[in-house]
Amino acid sequence: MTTKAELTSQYILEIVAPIFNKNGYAATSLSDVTKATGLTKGAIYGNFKNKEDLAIASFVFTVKNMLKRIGEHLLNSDSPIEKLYLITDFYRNYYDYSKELGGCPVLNIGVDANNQNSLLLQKVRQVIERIQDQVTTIVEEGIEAGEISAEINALYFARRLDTMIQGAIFMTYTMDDDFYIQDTMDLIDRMIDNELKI
Amino acid sequence: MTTKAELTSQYILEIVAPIFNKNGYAATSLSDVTKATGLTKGAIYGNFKNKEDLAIASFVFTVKNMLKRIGEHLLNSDSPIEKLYLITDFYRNYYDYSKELGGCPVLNIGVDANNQNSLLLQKVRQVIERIQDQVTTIVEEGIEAGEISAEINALYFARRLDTMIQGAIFMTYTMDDDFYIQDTMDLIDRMIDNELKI
DNA sequence: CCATAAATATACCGATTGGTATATTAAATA
DNA sequence: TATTTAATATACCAATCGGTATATTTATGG
Repeated sequence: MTTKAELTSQYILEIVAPIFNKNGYAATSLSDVTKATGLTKGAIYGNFKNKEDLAIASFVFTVKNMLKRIGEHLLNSDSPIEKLYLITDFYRNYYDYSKELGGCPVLNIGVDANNQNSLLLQKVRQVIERIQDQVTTIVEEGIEAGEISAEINALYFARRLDTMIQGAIFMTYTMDDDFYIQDTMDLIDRMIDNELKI
Repeated sequence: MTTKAELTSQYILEIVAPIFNKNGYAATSLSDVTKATGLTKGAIYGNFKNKEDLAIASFVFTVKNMLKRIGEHLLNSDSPIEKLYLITDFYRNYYDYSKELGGCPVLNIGVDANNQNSLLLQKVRQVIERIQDQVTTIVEEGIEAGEISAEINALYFARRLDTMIQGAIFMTYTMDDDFYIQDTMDLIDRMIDNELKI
């Protein structure tokens, strides 16, 4: 059964996670939190140990949303190579989608936590490694299935994919121009065509 | 002649710019500033209008350092195509170098200022556009000189270069792993070899 | 060397910070 | 419905925030 506190915790995260994601840790105050939720400090501190705990829970909350969404999108095909195309396809809509979350959590919190909050930074690294692991697995399955050239280093490709996508997200957000994401996805698609596909 | 205040302003920026770059605007307090410089608020506010003014001056200071350094590196060749290789060559040492500045100012302040400080964000955009303009010009000169294929869209290439480099910087800093920068520079070099070079 | 101006230090302001102890209210159980 | 417990609100804390007015020191030009 779900207690009232669990519902409240969930409600707080829904409201607060985009704020932390947008503003960063230091720029988000507890009065921002209470104002946005309409709750008092009593309710916040009853459900979260402290500000840091709330920030970490917020990051995890946002990432879960994101990973769930991309996971669902990848169900649209069983073919590994098609799954790679589905990844770029997913990110073609990422600017609009991620705006609802307050931006890309990996980029925002990754930069924000660097040199600031080692616990948060640790969480970001875990997420990045997890994403790269999943892409690596897809490529390896593609090689086994004979869809992808066996000469491809799956992990290296996963890292490159991730690096290019993060760069595109940063540029699109900073310049407020979706061109960067669209063009980068075109480029990645061509890389898959020319270098991976058998 | 250089007044004492000008020397002090310069001194403050040297000390404070890396702090703002590392921590971001909100996470840098005036007591951080006075503590690091050994000066008092009187000296700080005598030389800078307010915290925002100091943050902007800090960003400009860091970027000037960076652009000067890369500009000097590009003097090592007159050939446009060689200048492109010199860009990747410069970024191969970027992790160590930029650490002294407190990180990549474009990445850090770009993310930090998004949804926070529109004046700072404006400055970041100007820097990005300026860098892209310079790369665009190099490519166009390469085309004119017959070193680079005329089919290349110079601006698009400049944007791609920038996007990939920023992604690599983000990944290298977040994962504390220079692999991402080195691998991305390899990739860009290959792109120049295969797609630009005649 | 003195008068003036420039530069920096000091002391203070109200507002806000994250956090807590306690009072109050809402929910669950018997 | 009475009692207990869970959940939230209130009121407060010392510390720190960015900023300013004024006092003091340092540099400069006559």
